[in-house]
Amino acid sequence: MTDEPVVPRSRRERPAKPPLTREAIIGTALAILAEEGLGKVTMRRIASALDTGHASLYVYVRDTEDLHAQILDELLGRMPPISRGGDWRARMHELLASYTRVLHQHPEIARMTRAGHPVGPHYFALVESTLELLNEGGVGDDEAAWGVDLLLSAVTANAVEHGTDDFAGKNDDALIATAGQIATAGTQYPHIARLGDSMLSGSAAERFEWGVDVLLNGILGTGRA
Amino acid sequence: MTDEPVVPRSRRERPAKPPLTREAIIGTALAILAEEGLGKVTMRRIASALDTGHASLYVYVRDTEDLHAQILDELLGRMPPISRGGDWRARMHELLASYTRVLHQHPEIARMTRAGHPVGPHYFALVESTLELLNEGGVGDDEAAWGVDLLLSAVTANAVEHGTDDFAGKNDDALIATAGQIATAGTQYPHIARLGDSMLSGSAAERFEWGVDVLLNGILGTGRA
DNA sequence: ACCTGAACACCGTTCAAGT
DNA sequence: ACCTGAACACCGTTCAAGT
Repeated sequence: MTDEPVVPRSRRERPAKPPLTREAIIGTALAILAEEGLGKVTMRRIASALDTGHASLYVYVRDTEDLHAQILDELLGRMPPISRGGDWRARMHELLASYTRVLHQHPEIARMTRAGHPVGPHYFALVESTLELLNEGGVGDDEAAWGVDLLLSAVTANAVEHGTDDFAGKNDDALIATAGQIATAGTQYPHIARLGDSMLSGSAAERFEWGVDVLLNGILGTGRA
Repeated sequence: MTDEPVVPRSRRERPAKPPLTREAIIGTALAILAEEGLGKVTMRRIASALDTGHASLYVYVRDTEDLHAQILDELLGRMPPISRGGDWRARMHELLASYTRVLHQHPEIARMTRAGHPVGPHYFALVESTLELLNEGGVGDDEAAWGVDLLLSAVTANAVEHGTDDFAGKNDDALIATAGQIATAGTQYPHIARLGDSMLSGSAAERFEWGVDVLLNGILGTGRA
């Protein structure tokens, strides 16, 4: 009812409508992603949050796939820089844990990470850091070249799979359902029945550490033909 | 113009409208998936192919996510049984290559494999087979229990990543774009610049074989704390 | 060059009413 | 119990017209 139209504000104080830029679009998309999930990150939703028409976005973004790719790379840009000094293996664990943390915070976007080969500048930086550490660890060039892909793919898959269960990693519905199936496995799936408890054991962190060591040991111990 | 209304056909010969069942729905979904891609596998599209109303599908399928999960498990059911006899490692390669082949044929559905923990009966069978082979290979129970997840996740990620480039695996657009970026990497990303060629080298099959061996060697050589 | 509104061709899901 | 049509609340993308 009471609108405040009369007093004009200095334009520095409150710009009525910020300019439409790629940065504004991605920033808004990230905010919506964090608050409402990927399902709401649509052209129309972003445009309305920016108080513009949805067709206007196509000046800065080719299509929905491009939008998602840009969001993902922006997210990777938020990774802290790799720490200097210390054991290469420890630093590799640190780097990959940091990458995992980013993906964990946005499980839905992580799912599409490997769709059309992510090629943003920030993903490139992650590849470079991984190669640097493999080199420090004495991994041969050939093995490092193929290993970086294996390592990052496995870590991505792991992050997608375990969603946001940060440390406990035990009490989500899916896991309970799985446990139920395992209990029922009985004679039809003897190995699952026998190892079921062990399959579900351990914290997310423990499993992650072990997985990275498996990859690193495997890469160190398996020459390329 | 010339319709053929008069002669009544025996109902066995040509049932005008097959009964709506879960099987019919999934079968139709698979046909659309194969011919038109996941983007066209919608409730409305399936219903119209089955000559029924789209709301009718909800009797057999909870929602779109459930539909996708059922499609995926059906696809896994098409995997040939694991061959008996022979080296466990060779048979593991065979099993995982077979799994990869299924995912390669449907790259879009593969992308969502690990979304909400696939728990269909056919995925369970795949887990069981993998555990069986790890056991044959002398992998400890604890390592096998965690390793099966690592192995299947990595293979899934690999399949998603490399889409349908069956054997050549060299001449898709994304790879060319990547190669272009690598060439430009220069001093900013020295390791990428140095190893770029090697990163893109090898056939899909060679990379797959090496990756599986890395995992197996790593699992064999890395004890759980 | 950028922005806009309108139009086109779709979606998933729910629900009251039928059989 | 299953099927249906209609309704609701959305989508992405294109394009002619404006500025």
